[in-house]
Order: sequence, then structure tokens, then C-alpha cells
Amino acid sequence: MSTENSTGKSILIAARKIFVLKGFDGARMQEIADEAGINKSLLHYYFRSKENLFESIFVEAFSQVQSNMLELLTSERFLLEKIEMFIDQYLDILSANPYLPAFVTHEINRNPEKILALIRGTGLRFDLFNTQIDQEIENGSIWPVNPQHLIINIMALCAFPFVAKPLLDKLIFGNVQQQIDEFTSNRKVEIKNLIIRNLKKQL
Amino acid sequence: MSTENSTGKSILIAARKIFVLKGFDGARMQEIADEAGINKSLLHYYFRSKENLFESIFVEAFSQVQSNMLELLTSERFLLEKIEMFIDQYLDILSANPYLPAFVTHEINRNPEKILALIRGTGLRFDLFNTQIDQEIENGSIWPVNPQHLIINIMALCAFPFVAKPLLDKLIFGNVQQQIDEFTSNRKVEIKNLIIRNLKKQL
DNA sequence: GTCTATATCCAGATAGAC
DNA sequence: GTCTATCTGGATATAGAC
Repeated sequence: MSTENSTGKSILIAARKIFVLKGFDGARMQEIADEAGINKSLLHYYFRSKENLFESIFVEAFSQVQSNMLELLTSERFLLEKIEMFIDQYLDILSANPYLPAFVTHEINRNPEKILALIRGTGLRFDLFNTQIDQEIENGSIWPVNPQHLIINIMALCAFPFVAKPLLDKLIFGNVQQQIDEFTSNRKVEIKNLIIRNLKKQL
Repeated sequence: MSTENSTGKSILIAARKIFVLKGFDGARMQEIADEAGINKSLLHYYFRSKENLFESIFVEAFSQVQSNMLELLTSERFLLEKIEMFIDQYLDILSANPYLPAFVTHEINRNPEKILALIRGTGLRFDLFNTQIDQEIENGSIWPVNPQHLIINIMALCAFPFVAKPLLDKLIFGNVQQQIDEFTSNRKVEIKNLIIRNLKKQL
């Protein structure tokens, strides 16, 4: 499983592309080999099985989806600042990896126990975040709010347009690229307004 | 393809369950046959192929996900009324079919052209909705707002918790059922508050 | 219409030469 | 490490008896 040399790396890159695009069940080892420009047997030489190869790419892919979540939760900033930073960074990451959200959510639905076991140890803890919110409510610097709804609202508003992109492109934007681009470029501001207005006390 | 008799119907019910749970690629004809309590060959007798069977259930499944969207867009009500009704109805439908959103979004990502072709003719038109919003802004009954962001915000806030349910259950709620239930029972109010506060002029 | 048996194909995985 | 050739299992699909 030596991923140091270039062959191992090129396999991982190819595998990631194919798995993310087609999902575990839809991906073919042959297609991954082709994409990597190598023989199918080499896949099994480097990674024992399809399962194994998948796990190697999934953990890394997932960590990208939640990369700066940890930062959001633990950094020493005011809540409103944190949230604005998070929305900016998160949408940048998703824009660079538009298929990741659909991939991750599908694979987790396909096999929750197994996939969630892979995620162990990423160590997301929400205690600090909840405490901060309680404190800022106490302070009077934000309106009372439920932390769980808040974080899910933010994730939903950021990630859903990517998860449902093909559907929205067609149904909402009629496949007009100019409308899609306009929506995308306004999205950060839209989400921030919606979330912040609900928290901020004085405008 | 006579879906009138009970065998055809029981196949469709079984197929729907398996396809929704596992996706097209993950579903097995044998499993569908077992679920329906019939022989595998009968599947091919009633529906020529797996592809065909899938299409038969997908269109109906999708129409459920967007069922009352049409009502939202075309009914003769004030916008705020419409939106509240939509959120209520939509969350009820999704609660009754919690796996549908993940299923639909995955299949559309897997094969956008083909799947979106199946959806033709559902005839969702947003013209009326956009016109109404423009009018109500003109009236002064709501704040200025972008209709596309609005509708996507509503869909995101409603559907995302279902799409990402296994992930949220574990990461946000620590698999504590009581917390999950509490979140679910508060969700309608949370979404309405967030959306309506942003539109309503006087509280 | 419903079953058993079988054809056909294709995917993941292994053996072994180089 | 990388390839060719091959095994094996499993999946869709069909043929044909009842």
C-alpha cells in the first residue's frame, strides 16, 4: 500500500475521480486503471481490493468536506466572524470539489455503519461551539438561537445547491449558464445575510 | 408491463424499496424478487429489464419529492401563506419518505441527462412564482428578495437534513435519539422563522 | 403467469512470467 | 513493479416446461 511512489499516487487520483463521479457500486476497477493509465492488476497489487482502495480515498475526501469545520468550532473569534469565515471557506472548497457533497452523502446513506466507522477519530466536538453560543446569548451580543439548527442551516444552505446541482440547473435555471453563474456568485452574500440577520442584534 | 394486477404492483413496491435504499447500481434483481416474494424471472416478465423497472419507479418517486411544489408555485395565495404551507407539507412528505431525497439526488448525479429526460413533462414553471414575488415587492408587502435563492433556500433547509441524516445523527446529535426527535419536531418552526423573518416587513 | 434451468456476460481478484 | 492470462463468482437476462 505504499502510496509514496508516483504509481500509488496516480492510482489514488484516478480512483478518487471515478469513485466520486460514480459511487462505489457504479465505479469499475477497469475504469480506474484506464484513468490512471496502468494495468488493472496493479490496482490489486497496490491496494488489495476495491473496498480497500475506496476506503483510502473516502477518508481523505470526507476530511475535505468538513476540513474547516473544526476551525469554525474551536477558533477564538466572535460567532458572527466565525460564521462569515466559514461560509466563505466552505463554499470555496465545495466550488473546487462540486461533486464531493453528493458523493459523501450517498456513500454514507449506502452503508452508514461502515462509513461512519471510517470517520472515527476526525474528532469533531461541538461542546465548545455550544458553550460559545450560550455565552454570546448571555452577553446579549446575539439573539437566542438553537446551535444545532444553526449549524445544520449553514451546512444545508452551503451544500444543498451542490448536492442537487443537476436538478436545480435544469428546473430552476433552465440550463441557462448565465443564470447559474449569477446564482453561484451571489450565493455567499445570500447565505450570510440570511444567517447573520437572524443572529445580529443591531443592524 | 401491466401494472394493474397485484403481482405487478407488489413488484413495484418491492423495487421502490430496494432501489431507494441501495440506488440503481447497488440494487440486485434477486433482492427485489425476494422482497416481492416472487421469482426473479417474473421481474423480467413484467418489466423487460432492470433499467425499465427502475424507470417505472423513479418517475413516481421523483414526483413525490416535488409533488406540492407545483401547488406552491401556482396557487392563489399570498406568498407568506404559500411558503408556510409548503414547508409544512414538504416536511410531512419527506418525513414519510426519509430516503427519497438522497435517492433522487444520487440518481440525478449518476446520470443527469437520462434521469432528467424522465422528468420532462412534470411541467414545473416558475414564471408565475417570480411574477408574484415581483408584485408583492412592488406592493410593499415583502422585502426585496431573489426568487431563485428563496426557493433554493427553502428546499435546502427542508431536504438537506434528510439527505445527510446519517451524518448529522452521528456528528451533531451523537446518535442520541431524544436529540434527533427534538430537532425533527422543531424543524418546521425553525425553517419558517428563518425564511419568513427575512421576508416579512412588520412583525 | 409462474416456475426451473441455463445462457451470457462482466466484474473483482489471483497466478505467474518478465 | 508491471504486465498477460485466467479463475471464479455473481448479475442480468432468456428458454422452455408447467
